Amino acid sequence: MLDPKLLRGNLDSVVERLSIKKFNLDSDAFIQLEEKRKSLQVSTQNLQNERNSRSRAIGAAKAQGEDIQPLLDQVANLGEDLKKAESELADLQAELDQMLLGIPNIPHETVPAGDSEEENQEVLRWGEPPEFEFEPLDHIELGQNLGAMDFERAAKLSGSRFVTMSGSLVTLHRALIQFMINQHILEHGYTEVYVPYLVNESSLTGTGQLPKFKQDLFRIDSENHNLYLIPTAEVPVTNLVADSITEAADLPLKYVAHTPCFRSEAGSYGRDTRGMIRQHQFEKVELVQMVEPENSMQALEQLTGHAETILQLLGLAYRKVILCGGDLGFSSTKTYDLEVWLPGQKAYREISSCSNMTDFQARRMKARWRNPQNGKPELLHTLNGSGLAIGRTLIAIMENYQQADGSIKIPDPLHPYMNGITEIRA
RNA sequence: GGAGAGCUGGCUGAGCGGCCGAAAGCGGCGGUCUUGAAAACCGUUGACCCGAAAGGGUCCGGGGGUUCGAAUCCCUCGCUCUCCGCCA
Repeated sequence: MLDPKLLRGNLDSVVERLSIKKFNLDSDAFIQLEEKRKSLQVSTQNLQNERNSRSRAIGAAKAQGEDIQPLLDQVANLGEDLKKAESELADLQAELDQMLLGIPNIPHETVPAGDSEEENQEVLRWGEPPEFEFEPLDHIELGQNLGAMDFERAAKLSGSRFVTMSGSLVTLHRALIQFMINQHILEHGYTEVYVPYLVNESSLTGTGQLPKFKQDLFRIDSENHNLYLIPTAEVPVTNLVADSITEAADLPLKYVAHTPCFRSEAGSYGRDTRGMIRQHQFEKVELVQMVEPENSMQALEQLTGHAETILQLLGLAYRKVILCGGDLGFSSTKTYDLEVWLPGQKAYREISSCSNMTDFQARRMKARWRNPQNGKPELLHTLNGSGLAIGRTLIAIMENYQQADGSIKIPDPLHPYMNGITEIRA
């Protein structure tokens, strides 16, 4: 959520900066609601003031043993007027809040203009896409040839966009998780956390998935529960600091979590329908940081670097892009995507997305820290990034480390987690 | 699943329907003392909204009700804890 004060004071510039994100803020509607709110709030508060002072007078009179009946008669209609004003104000406030909750974060000044991912700005390329002396296969063929990956069986169990795997390929999948988490704990200073995979509406509102992106989520709607499957660990991990005040000495908080992620992919019919690129269920190792506001842009660079390190250690060629305004997520002020080279597609594909949410999520979830400068609670800045998406990393390893006979070589850093296996073959 | 207890400020915890935004302690901040620190002592210290300010308003788990007036009474939902049962 944006600072309502910012909207009231600098509406025109906010409208302009949001247009970079292709968001059209209806400033007339906002102004109208605001003016109504203001006058209603003033009149309601006047009524409340009157009630308070008259009630005090009655109390005082009663204590003196005076006859309070005349005083009671005077306030006969006050209650009703007040109740009406209060409920009107509450309705209006709710309407205003709904509007506020639907406005995205303001893009950072370094975010390039652009409509779609085509206009994302490349920052760097790392590594060389591997040369093959044979025609490289994609992960689907590789996986099926190894007898280790089966989409049809998964479809039988659950439908499209699911996969079953078996044998050493699954060990590799699990090894990736272990390797990444250990790297982040031991080398990058993160604390590992375990969190629920089912969360309530308020958590999802806190991080910005709700109310706007309900269609992207899986909901558990049973007799006694109204919960959602997490689309990313960002939701439970960031909400760890919801409704709390963190001491400055404890910052930055750096958390790493491995969780499954569940996405309905409602808006992506027909995209990446084959293979493991876009699934309803996938694993991810997620990095989350809570930092002092002035450090957040620097923290974004650092966090993105932590994700990049994983790709580098695995020897996977990638490029780093800054998302343009049109491709930038709802809650983010600036996002770097890391795109790994996939020989099967002869293209760079997203494998990590690292974002600075500034105070946008913190305001929604009331996540604050105590600023020692003035002793006052202020909003934190929150950041998150994949470090990395496991399914897509698995694909990248398969395609980049495939050999002429269809086997797959395991990169060195994963060996400690592979039970002695150095190659996966049929 | 059955029985009971509770939810109050950064934390612990008190709070006859009006004098309660809320005692007290801890913690924090400022000071005295000290070469410095600790201890001790003194002072200070909730969040949010409207307002240039004065000031006003809201907030004692959420929602609703009773009342001139609710942290306090009633209803309801949520959560936490204890005991019993069941159980990975």
